[in-house]
Amino acid sequence: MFDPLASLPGYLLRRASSASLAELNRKLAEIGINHVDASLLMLTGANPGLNQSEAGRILGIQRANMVPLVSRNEARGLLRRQKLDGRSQALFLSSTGEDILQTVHKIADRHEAMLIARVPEEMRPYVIPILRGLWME
Amino acid sequence: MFDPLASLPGYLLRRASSASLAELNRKLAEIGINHVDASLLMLTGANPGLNQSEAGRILGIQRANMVPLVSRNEARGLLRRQKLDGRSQALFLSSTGEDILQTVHKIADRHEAMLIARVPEEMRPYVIPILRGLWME
DNA sequence: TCTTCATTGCTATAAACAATAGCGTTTGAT
DNA sequence: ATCAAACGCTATTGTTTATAGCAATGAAGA
Repeated sequence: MFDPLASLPGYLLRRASSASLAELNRKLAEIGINHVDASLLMLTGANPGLNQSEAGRILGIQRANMVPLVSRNEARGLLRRQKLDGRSQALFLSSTGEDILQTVHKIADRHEAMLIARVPEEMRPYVIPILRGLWME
Repeated sequence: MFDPLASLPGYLLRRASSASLAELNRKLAEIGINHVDASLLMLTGANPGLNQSEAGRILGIQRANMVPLVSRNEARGLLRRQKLDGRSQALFLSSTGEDILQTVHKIADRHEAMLIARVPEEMRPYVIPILRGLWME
């Protein structure tokens, strides 16, 4: 059985991404969140007070889809919205959000370490540059 | 604005994958198919007569989800099912399926070339090995 | 100042995809 | 002959993403 797709970077990218994502979500499920929640928490943790659509722009999530995302993390008590001016609002982590973020970082670090470990050592320095290159926007 | 995600291989993988996929689907839309259809056509073209669940196993698609996939490509006249024994069926490309596959290959080649072009030349030999490594199953 | 245009957050909806459970039939091994 | 596994399928659900439109606000130019 010959798999002609196994030598296509685009296809490998997709399969690798979906496998890695599934694995990460299994780990994050232990604290009741998914990878999108995690990315929002990390971004907010690094940039307290950024506004909602900025966050969406950076994360590649549309305004409309940011609403339920922020809402559910606010409802969980992890995130706080604060009116910035009449139309925009800033995002902050709550204190439990800060705590959860520590756990998220632990999980993410473990995940990333597991990922990178699958790459032959001499190629590891190229992983990030290559993925950044492939990520066109 | 600091993006703490930009140095995480797992995150880069996801963003790169989704960007590349969106781009590929834009190109494939011109011939009325998507990337999943394309992968099935390529696989069938390379392995005429493989059966439906084998195909699903290789492509990472579950039996239940193979049904509408094969059905719609059969309805388009690209694919043919042939009873193999009482329970399984073999997949073949029709002659128009073969024709379409040529176009698919052209599009895919163009796409892959565009992808690889974004990687610094000296790193290109590592792209496939790295992605294969990252793709754990 | 007044007017115009872009931005923000939101609702509602649709479309696409993947995952689960279960069914009838068939095959193959014991 | 029996029984477990495999196949294709249906039906359903959940998840995610995309699209369109809206009211309110802010910013910039005439």
